[in-house]
Amino acid sequence: MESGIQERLAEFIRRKGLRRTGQRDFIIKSAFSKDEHFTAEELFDRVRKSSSDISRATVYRTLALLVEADLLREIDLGDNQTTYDPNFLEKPSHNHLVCIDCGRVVEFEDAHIDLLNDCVTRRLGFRPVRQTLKIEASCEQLRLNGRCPNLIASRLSGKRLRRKR
Amino acid sequence: MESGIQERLAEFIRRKGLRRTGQRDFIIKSAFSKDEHFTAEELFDRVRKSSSDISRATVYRTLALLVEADLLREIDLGDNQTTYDPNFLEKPSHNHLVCIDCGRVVEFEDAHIDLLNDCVTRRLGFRPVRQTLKIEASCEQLRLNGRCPNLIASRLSGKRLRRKR
DNA sequence: GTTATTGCAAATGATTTGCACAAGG
DNA sequence: CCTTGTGCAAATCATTTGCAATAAC
Repeated sequence: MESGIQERLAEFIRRKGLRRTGQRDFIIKSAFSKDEHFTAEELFDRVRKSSSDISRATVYRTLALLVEADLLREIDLGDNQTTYDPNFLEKPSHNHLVCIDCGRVVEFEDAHIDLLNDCVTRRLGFRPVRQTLKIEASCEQLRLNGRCPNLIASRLSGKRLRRKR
Repeated sequence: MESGIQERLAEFIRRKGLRRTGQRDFIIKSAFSKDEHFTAEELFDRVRKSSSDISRATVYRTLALLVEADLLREIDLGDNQTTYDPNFLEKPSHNHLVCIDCGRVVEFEDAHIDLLNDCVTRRLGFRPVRQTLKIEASCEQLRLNGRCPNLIASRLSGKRLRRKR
């Protein structure tokens, strides 16, 4: 886990008159233990597996807190649950490409995109705050070679692809 | 309502071996009667007000059909319900700017954005299919003048701003 | 000691679904 | 006819919430 997080949250908690608890620390540690996206339920499972008896409600409530503190960001991957992205601290303005064949999610940054969108925003008479770009695309590999390593991998691993329910 | 829609849906229905019904016609007419975004429930209300006894389930099912036929597009405005956008036929690749002050949604097109995103997609080894850009921004008017006509309007009209529940 | 936090289970709210009946082709 | 579509009410499913018990500070 990146070092600054507990501190940043501590600061946020102090500022809002909240309290630091064991549950919150544990959930935060779990949330930032990998750079993978996760849903609330997935995080709840992860927390549970680490032999902890933290409740589902507390996981949801802590996630809301982290989002408010801007340590975690909600993203929409097109299934019907909120996905959380722990990588905005490292890459404050990255975007997502979702492969419609294999479901793989690729994160990327691009200064040109940011700049262009900012310009457009100002031209429309607004002050830019945040932008969310999701690109849906299909595998060149699958199209050209008839197979996509990631598609196969996701089949083997049994990982569900993020599709509509 | 734009003229091509019933035809395009008819074609879709034929191709999939489905049936044309009075309910579907009526729902489609309602959906495309304005260029405003709407939720399933809002459309259901609209349909109901036109003195029709079409059921909620049929509205949901027809919406799914229209999305599949690519006549309607689902967008995510950050509240917890799916919003439908009827304007993609006219502007096949427009984007959305949402004002975080007043909730106003502005649609805009920009060829540069499209092109740049396509380039990035290819550079990442994918073939572009669709892109969704949502810009969150704040009112210059509110910041400079201390008031935003739209914010006031939305208060007066009692329209709920699209915020998290 | 106060006040915020937690766990539990029940509530919510949008969306979906099973089923019996109705209607398109 | 044969199959797809509809209405209804019940079911889902992620997420939220009321409340009594606990734990920060």
